[in-house]
Amino acid sequence: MAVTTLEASHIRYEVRRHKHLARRHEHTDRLFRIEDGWACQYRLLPDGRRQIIALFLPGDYCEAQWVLTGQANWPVVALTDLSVTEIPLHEIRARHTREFDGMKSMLGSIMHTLKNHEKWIVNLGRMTATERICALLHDLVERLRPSGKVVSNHCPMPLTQYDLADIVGISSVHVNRVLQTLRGEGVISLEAGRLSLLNPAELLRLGGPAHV
Amino acid sequence: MAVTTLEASHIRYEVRRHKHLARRHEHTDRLFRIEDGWACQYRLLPDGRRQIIALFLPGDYCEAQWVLTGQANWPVVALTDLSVTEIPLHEIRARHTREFDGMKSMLGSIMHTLKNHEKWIVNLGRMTATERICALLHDLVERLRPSGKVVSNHCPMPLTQYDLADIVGISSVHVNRVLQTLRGEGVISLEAGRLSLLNPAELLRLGGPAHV
DNA sequence: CGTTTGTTTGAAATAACTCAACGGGAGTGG
DNA sequence: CCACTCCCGTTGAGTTATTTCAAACAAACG
Repeated sequence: MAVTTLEASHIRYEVRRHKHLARRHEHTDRLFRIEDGWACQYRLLPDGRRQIIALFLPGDYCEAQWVLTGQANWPVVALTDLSVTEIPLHEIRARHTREFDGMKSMLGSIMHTLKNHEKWIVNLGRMTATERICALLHDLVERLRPSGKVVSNHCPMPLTQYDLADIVGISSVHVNRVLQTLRGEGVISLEAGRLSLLNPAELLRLGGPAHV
Repeated sequence: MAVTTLEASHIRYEVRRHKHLARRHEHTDRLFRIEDGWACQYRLLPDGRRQIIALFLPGDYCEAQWVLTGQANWPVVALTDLSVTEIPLHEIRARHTREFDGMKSMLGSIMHTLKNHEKWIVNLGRMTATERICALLHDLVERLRPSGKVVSNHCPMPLTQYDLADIVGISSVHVNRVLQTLRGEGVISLEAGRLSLLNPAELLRLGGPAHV
């Protein structure tokens, strides 16, 4: 979505880790753009199981759909300390739902998240734990690249193993074991919140069986 | 999507089971509306694993997104013998991408599939085989209701256990065992291509832990 | 310095998978 | 009408992937 970010109405501020940008059923009158840090949208089952359904990285707009529905509806939480800009919804809405071109650009953005969801349905439904984690790590690096956070396949990775578990749909203990293996095979290194792809080709092979 | 279906340009015809409505990378100049029968969109991994990512039931438009991309891109196959109407894409496109209201209705339709995908990400990521199957069966009945195919919780269910497996992301053998259990507990009956919800409340409880 | 949060490890339990075989039913060709 | 095949559902036995529980440890935090 093309949204200028330098207007007076755009407030920039900080959010502490674990604070919510949105809660279940909550109405909102603004849209967030992540300037720095990571956030996610998730679902919680009554017994405590959690599934993360979207990650928001620096540069991402947080839940473009809000523009349409005017509701957040589902919880969004900061996975790290966060720096966000807040954009009044009416401002975007004026541009994106009352004008044809804006609408079109928004459609594009939604189509993009649709594609992403489809990919994850395949991952969750038909790939092994190792494949899912490799696919995720590969994805993360590619998504971080545009924001300049990746230097020679080395980048920040602030997710805990619990977070990873709730993205790829396995237990955190098993995440740990898969990561051990990948480290042992020299595919990645992951420590102190930083990820290195030591063997990107192998990572891609393990995680990204291209669909036929 | 609101599309009138009684125009001369709308051709209606039959498609045999296992025939493809679309193939990988295929361009298309028409949109399908399922009049009768079931179809699905799927992804195939190189080693043969299949994940179904969308089901199309009577009354559904098959892949509304085509209107935008002009490409099918991913395979869509008939799961039963099918009766479809074919609508020239340019006709819909004229209405839906060059006019504001049409665009809006299309957005709504896409938002709907987005919601669906999110739900399935949670199911695939965090629910057990039994929960997924119950959720699916419940969903199917609700989706068939508008087309009048459900009489007192009894409806057609032409999916094979292989199909079910590829929707819920488990093996067909395991699908069989879960179904056995559900039958044994008197929750459903499923035979000769027909499904009965004998205990809808229990089915909902098993499959539909509402998200918090 | 004590507390909390996140990672690592082991051992046992369970969910789901694979392989293999059998049987019924529906279609097909003779 | 029969024999044949293929598809689909069913079942059993053995295996593998993943989970759970529990504990120990390390790093970060106030």
